[in-house]
Amino acid sequence: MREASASSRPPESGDPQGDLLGAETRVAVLLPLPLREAYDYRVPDGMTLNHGDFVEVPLGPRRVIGVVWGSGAGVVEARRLKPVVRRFDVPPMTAVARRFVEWVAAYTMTLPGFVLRMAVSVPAALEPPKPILAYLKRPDALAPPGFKMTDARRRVLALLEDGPPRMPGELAEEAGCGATVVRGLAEAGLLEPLLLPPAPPLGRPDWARPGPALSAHQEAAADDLRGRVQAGGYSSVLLDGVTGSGKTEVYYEAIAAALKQGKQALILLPEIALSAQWLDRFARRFGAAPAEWHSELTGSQRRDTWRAVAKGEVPVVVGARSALFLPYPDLGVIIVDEEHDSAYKQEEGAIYHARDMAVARAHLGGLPIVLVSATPSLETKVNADSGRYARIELPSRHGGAQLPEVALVDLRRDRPPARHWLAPSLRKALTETLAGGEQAMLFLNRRGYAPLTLCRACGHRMQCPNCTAWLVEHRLARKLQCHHCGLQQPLPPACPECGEEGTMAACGPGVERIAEEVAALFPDARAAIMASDTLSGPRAIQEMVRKITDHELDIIIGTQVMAKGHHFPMLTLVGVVDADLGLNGGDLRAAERTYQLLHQVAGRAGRGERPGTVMLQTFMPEHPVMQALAAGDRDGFYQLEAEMRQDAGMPPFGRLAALIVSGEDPTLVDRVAMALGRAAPRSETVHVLGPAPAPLALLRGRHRRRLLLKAPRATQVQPLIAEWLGRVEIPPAIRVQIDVDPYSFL
DNA sequence: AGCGGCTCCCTT
DNA sequence: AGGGAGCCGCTC
Repeated sequence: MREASASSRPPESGDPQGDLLGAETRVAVLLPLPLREAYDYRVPDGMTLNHGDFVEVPLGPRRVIGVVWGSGAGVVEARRLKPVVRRFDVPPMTAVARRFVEWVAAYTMTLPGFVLRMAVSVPAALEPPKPILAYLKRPDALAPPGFKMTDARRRVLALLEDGPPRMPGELAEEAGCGATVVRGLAEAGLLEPLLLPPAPPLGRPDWARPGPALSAHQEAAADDLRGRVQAGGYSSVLLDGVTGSGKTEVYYEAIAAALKQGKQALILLPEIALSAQWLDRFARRFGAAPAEWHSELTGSQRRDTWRAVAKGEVPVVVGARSALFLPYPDLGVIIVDEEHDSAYKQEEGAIYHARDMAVARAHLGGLPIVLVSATPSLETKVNADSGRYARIELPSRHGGAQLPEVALVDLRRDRPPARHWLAPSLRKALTETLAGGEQAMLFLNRRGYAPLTLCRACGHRMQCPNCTAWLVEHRLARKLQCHHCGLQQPLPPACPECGEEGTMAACGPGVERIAEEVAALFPDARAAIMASDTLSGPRAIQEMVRKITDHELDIIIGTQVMAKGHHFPMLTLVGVVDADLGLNGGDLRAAERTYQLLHQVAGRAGRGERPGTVMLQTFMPEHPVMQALAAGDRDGFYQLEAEMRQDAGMPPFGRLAALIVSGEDPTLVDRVAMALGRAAPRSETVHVLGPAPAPLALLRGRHRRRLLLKAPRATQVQPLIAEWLGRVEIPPAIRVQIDVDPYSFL
């Protein structure tokens, strides 16, 4: 990622005096739409506007929300300008937040308005919050004639005899009646309606609460971070330590330091929705929950949170990548936990990597950022090695627990029976673990029952009509499903190609199929599947985590949702069903990702007092990734991987950018892709590969071709690409997406 | 993005 | 003539 320039900035709260627009009669307003530039509007008499103000403006026949971006550019003549309709009563977007929007747009080569859309994702939050309707009993009220006093109605009134006013929903629930009963009483004039001020913000995390006792290493690390937060100014640190080394407690101290200064803290997590344990832990440390920001929030939670953040009422936000774009008045520190996680890469719409954008945000805002991982990305590792990032290492495992032993299961010799997937040695280990009253986890990063269904008679394979992908059988749901576009269809009773009946056969395992094998092998064991599609939201995950912690389950079969930072004291065996998955993809980062994932899974075992074992089933035990895992040789792995990337001129030693050309007409897509290929910039150091079919050559009915630009590390690829695209005419039916620093190649 | 306005082609 | 589907181009 490109580095910005200055290393320290003024605090971002409030704009300097010079930012006031004063008597200006026209302003440039950036709209959260894919428009090429900000539009000018007239400031009506009696309205004063500042940079960053949220406003409503007319656009054609409709009204849209926008942000005052600067003084009017003056291209459109004054008499044609439409007036700003109104200014919203929320704090303006800070100068830093605005520069961040522009920086992200320039870096990712998306239109600024499109990036702005992420920052004004909740238009409803701009309106004043609606007061909440609650009811009291009206003491002197008499029932109107003909009003029948039923039991339910009496219960509601009795409830209100004592106690505070309550919302209609609460009343109905407490009285055990429907909403109509409450409404009936209100209509009859027996209840006193009351407008309460909107919900108060969440409790305030208390930085002064004493934290847990820290080890000497932790204390030194915490001290370093506290110092950075107190000093202010940009700096980036890799907080590096094995699973269980107590990294979380350490970065909590950085949060505490920010709160102490009256600033906000942002913690990015790859899958916040899946992390009830993280929230509990935070609440135990600080006595109050942080605000959450992720895709599973309801509309009203989203509105309240956005508004509270904007007003400076939220000291701590924990969120997924989109939390970067919330309107923080004065951010004091950013933490990116599990910084290596590929979930930080946004692959649709504006394509960006949240970790890299977080570094840019810290830079622009002049504040420290802490990247946290037990298995850093090679990018971050190299930045720390070169001194561009500081590094804090937490070497020992906190609390004295042992790192698990990692054993390789050579599937070429230690073969599972036909149509089964667990090797004899893994079966034996499972038997012993269960006999010892301990828990086991089987890990397979593949949802469903079988990844491929084919006809034994004619060899026909069930494929998604819209994507280059097999349909995955989900036996529990009795469906075939495409994991890329979401297409679902029933299992065909006969082969759709040759018409033979009863010939469709499942090929290969998914978690459901492993669960079937486990049930046959250990009929008395309590087993459950844990995958993103069998768990419907954070509550289901929390419940599953509780069941595991309370030892209500003996074997858990799961995908990577369960590889996230949970702590299971009774878990002593982790079996990785297919450790080779991810090494075969021909993907630049396949080895790195596999290493990180397996390391993380390995971290699940033996976190209590009992030491754990991890068994990796593989067909290539001699592969450096497997060898490094088995030997616990982290540095050896990184060094091998770094050498390979350096030799190939690949990131982080070179730069990549991908152009994805897509459209419904494959001929046209090819023609445009070829034209782009011919017009490609080429030099001694800059190369363009392709066009080639993108790894998913057909996705959601769109044909995709990819061109890959490869350049030396110091190259500014954006101007190069802009010029390149300017040389080729792109018909409207064709979309060209730009992916600067592509991460996965799928 | 989202809307009006346009064309084109089918119905009647 | 009427009208709906699909594409184009504009919005300060």
